[in-house]
Amino acid sequence: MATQEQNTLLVAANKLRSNKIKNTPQRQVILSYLMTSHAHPSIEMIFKYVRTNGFSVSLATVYNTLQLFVDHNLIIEIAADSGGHMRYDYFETPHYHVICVNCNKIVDVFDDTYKENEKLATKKTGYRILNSQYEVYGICPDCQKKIDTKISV
Amino acid sequence: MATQEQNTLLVAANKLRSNKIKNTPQRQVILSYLMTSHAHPSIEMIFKYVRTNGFSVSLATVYNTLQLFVDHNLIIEIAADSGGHMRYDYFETPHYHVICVNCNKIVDVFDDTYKENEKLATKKTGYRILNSQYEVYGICPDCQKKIDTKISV
DNA sequence: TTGTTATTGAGAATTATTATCATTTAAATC
DNA sequence: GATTTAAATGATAATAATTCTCAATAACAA
Repeated sequence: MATQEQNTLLVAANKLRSNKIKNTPQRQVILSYLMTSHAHPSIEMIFKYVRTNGFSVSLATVYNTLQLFVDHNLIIEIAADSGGHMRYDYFETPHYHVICVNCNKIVDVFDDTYKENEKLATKKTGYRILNSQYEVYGICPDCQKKIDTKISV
Repeated sequence: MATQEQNTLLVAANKLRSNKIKNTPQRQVILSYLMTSHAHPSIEMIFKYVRTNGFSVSLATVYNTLQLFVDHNLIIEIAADSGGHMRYDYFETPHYHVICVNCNKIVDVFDDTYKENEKLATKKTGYRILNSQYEVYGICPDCQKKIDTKISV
């Protein structure tokens, strides 16, 4: 019987095939990680994940692979902290991100009404719209507690 | 009689004062540039602008100043290309950006309906919302022409 | 003014990203 | 299954971007 992990790898492999992307172990494991993780990982996190899960990979391959997936609209980049470090997220169901400016935790909100603005954007700019992204910045519940405690002391 | 340029510098100086930010020539000229330019400049462009307009500045100061302005919500960062290079924009009137994935040109759309999603974000996540940003990706009219021409030949 | 404190800037140090290219591998074809 | 071919991988070099350091300078409150 197949484990959960093996199943996810198969699903990722199918995804690659249906997008006509050559199927390598590195690509499979990176995609499956992005499909199942809710961590919105950074390049560094992805690199470490692949290595600690028994696959060989180089940093160059992680960069190349992520770029490839972005170009195929399989994943999106999120500008999470102000240093311009990118985080990555599998993007099938439209959703947006709420990002903590203190600890950089990212949570998903599965609501696609923000996408409706695309029509107006087309009309106003003449751009041929490909996709759009909405990001909300704030302070997560955990950090709110910490900050409030600090102030009251 | 004051020139337009001098006026903008004064407006920027007032903005700094009202935000309790110490008023230095570098900060004044960087803020005034962002207030009047529609170029959504990069770090590099800002650095060059300041130097070619008769002010001394170092790259370190540009980085520090932009970070300071972002922290004070005077300006926002825009992730324009997939390399994670940031562009900057004065942000007083809510608006969003439509970005060409081919040439990275950015245009503003002054419509704030996307901001309405913030309420739902609060309810769904418990985050204390500070601001939000909407970005639309597509192909600008100029690049559409170029691409269509290329295909038809 | 003067004193205090924050800012600036040149360059060093660090970190992130891209490029190179020999080796390996996927998968189409026989 | 073996062969072929084009593409992917990965170690490392090269480059670019960002942050750090700290002495000199400047802002501005008193």
